[in-house]
Amino acid sequence: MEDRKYTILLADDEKEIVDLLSLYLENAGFSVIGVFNGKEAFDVLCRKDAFIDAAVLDIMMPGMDGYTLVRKIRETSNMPILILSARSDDSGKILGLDLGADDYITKPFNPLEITARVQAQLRRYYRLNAPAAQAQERITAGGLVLDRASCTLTKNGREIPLTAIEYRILCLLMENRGRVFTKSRIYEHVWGGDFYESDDNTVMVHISKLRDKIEDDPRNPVYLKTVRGLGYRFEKEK
Amino acid sequence: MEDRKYTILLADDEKEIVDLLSLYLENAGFSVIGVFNGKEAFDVLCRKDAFIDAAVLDIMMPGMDGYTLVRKIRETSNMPILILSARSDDSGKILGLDLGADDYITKPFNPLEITARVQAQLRRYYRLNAPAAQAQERITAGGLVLDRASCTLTKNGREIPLTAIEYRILCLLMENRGRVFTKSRIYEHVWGGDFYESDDNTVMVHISKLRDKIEDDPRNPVYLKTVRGLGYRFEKEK
DNA sequence: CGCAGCCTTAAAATTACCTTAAAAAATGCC
DNA sequence: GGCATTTTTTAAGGTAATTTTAAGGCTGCG
Repeated sequence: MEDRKYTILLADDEKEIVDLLSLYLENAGFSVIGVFNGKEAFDVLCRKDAFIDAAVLDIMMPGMDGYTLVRKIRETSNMPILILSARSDDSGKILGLDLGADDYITKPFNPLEITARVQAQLRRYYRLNAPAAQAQERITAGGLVLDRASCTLTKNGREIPLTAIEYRILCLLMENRGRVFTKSRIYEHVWGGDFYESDDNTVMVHISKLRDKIEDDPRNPVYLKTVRGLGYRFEKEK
Repeated sequence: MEDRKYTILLADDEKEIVDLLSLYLENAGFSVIGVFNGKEAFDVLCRKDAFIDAAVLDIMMPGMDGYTLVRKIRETSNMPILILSARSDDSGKILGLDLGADDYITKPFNPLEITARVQAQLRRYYRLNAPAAQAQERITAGGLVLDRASCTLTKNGREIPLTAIEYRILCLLMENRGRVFTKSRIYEHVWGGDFYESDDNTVMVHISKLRDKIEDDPRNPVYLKTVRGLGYRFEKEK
């Protein structure tokens, strides 16, 4: 474990639970931000001045239930999430885990166990989420340079104007150089939401436009390759 | 591509549990290696031909108890580990988690919950640990290397162009090396939908084309074998 | 030896993909 | 808010590649 003090977001509408668990977690060396409903929890997460290392969330909360909160957190973060609930049915457990929670503990619980599980999750998180995972700001391929800080593409030193969608597609494919993406996967990543057959053509049009912009000969692409029947791939550089 | 099959090591001295859980995990799309004591489990982990994505281990096992096994696994691997135990005392749980287990589930349990927890652990593991994910996206057999990220096949370092259907058939068979697939099973996996008699020949044509591409002598195939009356099998590597 | 199962090859059929332009929607400026 | 501009989506024609179908021949087994 690193030396710094980790901050845990603890959200439960039962004040006694928040107080009790806070005690144990603080005793174990954590810093705890305790709140009593889902909305507050979400607000804490949106604040820039409080970095949360892990969340311990009750399911049944006013303002925003735990499931919704898990989903929202997962849109932007990989932080460990542990769910607490008085529900003992398994379908609720499975739903929580499917939504992206990392653990699910039913009440009543032993606070020491919660503490151990939080520690285990954080240990794992910081072991696996190495500094090497730090995002590169620039991705280079041949004469192309994608700058993700400024959201620009340059080819041989000259900026190529991209539309938002073109940029997002290229970003996805260049970040995952070599990997084949189906049209539906591209759609889901770039547009979000569900893919329908008719969206096929939309993706293809954008791919075509992107090729016009980045390839020397768009009809014989060097970077943005088609894998017929499977999808598209940004070529790994040689 | 993202849909490869994960392999779970399942170790418990109660055969009924191994059988039951295997059923559920296999139904969820996992490949399961079931063993009945700690020593066997450790032996499986030392084998080079079986890459284990996650382990589900009982604590009280002959040959090597679960705690020892967790410690040994953690010496060399970050794979997700889930512990099963009849013990309900919390100190055992906490010890397991401190040793490096990622989850601890007390018996009796719902197999669906175990499955969901395995899935959650794997999801997290491969989201946070990208290099590990990539290592497993290649399957090697002799001079053949199937790369499932880029959807390419290379033979002795040179890329062999495959059509989408050829690629899918080969993927299926190489992922399940050694296993016989009937023509109808191949059809259902690769094409989806129902198999009719007339599709027999379609499958055979593709197999023939695939042999042309991957075998040194397609008429005397070394990799892609026919099991007369039963189906086809990609030979296990020697 | 007969026959079912399998293999191979080539032609017919189908499909996936590409491009282009028009319609629709979104954005930015005055 | 109106309007010009830009972006995105939809529609449609064309083509190369892939897939399916058909059919002759080979192989292994009872």
